[in-house]
Amino acid sequence: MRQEGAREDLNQRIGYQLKRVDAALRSAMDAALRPHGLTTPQYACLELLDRRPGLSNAELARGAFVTRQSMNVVLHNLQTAGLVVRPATAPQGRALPTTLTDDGRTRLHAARADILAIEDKMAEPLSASQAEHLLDALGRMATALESD
Amino acid sequence: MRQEGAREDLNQRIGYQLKRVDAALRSAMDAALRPHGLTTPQYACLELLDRRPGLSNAELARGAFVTRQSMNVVLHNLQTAGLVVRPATAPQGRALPTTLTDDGRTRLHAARADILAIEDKMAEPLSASQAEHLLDALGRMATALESD
DNA sequence: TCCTCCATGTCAGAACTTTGACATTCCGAC
DNA sequence: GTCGGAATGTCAAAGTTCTGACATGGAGGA
Repeated sequence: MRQEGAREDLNQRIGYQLKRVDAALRSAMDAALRPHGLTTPQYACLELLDRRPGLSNAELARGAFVTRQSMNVVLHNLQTAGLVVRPATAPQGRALPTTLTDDGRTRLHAARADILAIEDKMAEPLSASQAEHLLDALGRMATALESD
Repeated sequence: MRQEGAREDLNQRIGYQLKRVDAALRSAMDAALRPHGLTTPQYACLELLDRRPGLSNAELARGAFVTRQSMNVVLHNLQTAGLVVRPATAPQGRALPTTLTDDGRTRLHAARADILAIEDKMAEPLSASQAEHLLDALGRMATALESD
């Protein structure tokens, strides 16, 4: 029978299904955010700033799982769009604390509703208990991989 | 208490944990594949061809969750490296069926061992039952999102 | 038969992301 | 006090991916 994971079938590989969900989610998010004039990395950045105002570029990069350089571009675009503000000089050290503008907060809240709808659609076939277990499993997997 | 998902905490959002795992996995895979002279999309392409020889560029693109254009670049690089071959003319229709060379198969098998080790490390904190449930949950979530 | 629709391969351009590198600033050890 | 390490912001360059567009080939219906 050779059950035991049956890894010769790609669909039985966790990495493959993970990639599949990620691709579908990313695609759905991009489509939902387009009418709001936002990209997925931009949305992630705004979401982080809403919860923790004053985050620096490097901290935002780590939180959104991109490089500092990429986040720098995102931040500049958001700044040009007037959704975030950064002081011209660092109040301390080199870090420039970023904060949301009122426009940024408004735009984020509007977009968030659509994103949460997508997450609901994604989690719809799962029971509350299953969703909880999933969240736990994902967290432990990430921790296991990050322990380098 | 306001349990119920507690979505004001990013760590309780499935999408966020998903992104976190994906980033960690992608990073680990890139690092593991580098010594083999492969990128993650190239590895995915070889893995697909090993299981289903004769796949066309468009089919490979869908299987690896990238656009046809991106897969075309991947395919050209693999072809230049002598790991895959494509006929110059389409035997039927426009599709050019791609197949692995002996070198490609050898390279893939060597790389696969390292990738499976990463998947094992990722799934290590999960029991067999948990891994099975996870696989099932991921599959259902992907299907839910793809149903557009 | 012809014609429309769909899928495929391909080209060009833009956008995004990453790698690599460097100067600046703070903090702790010596 | 001084030095070295670590973190931050930024610049330049390359690589990768995507969007948009077009021509070709095949299937099915009018």
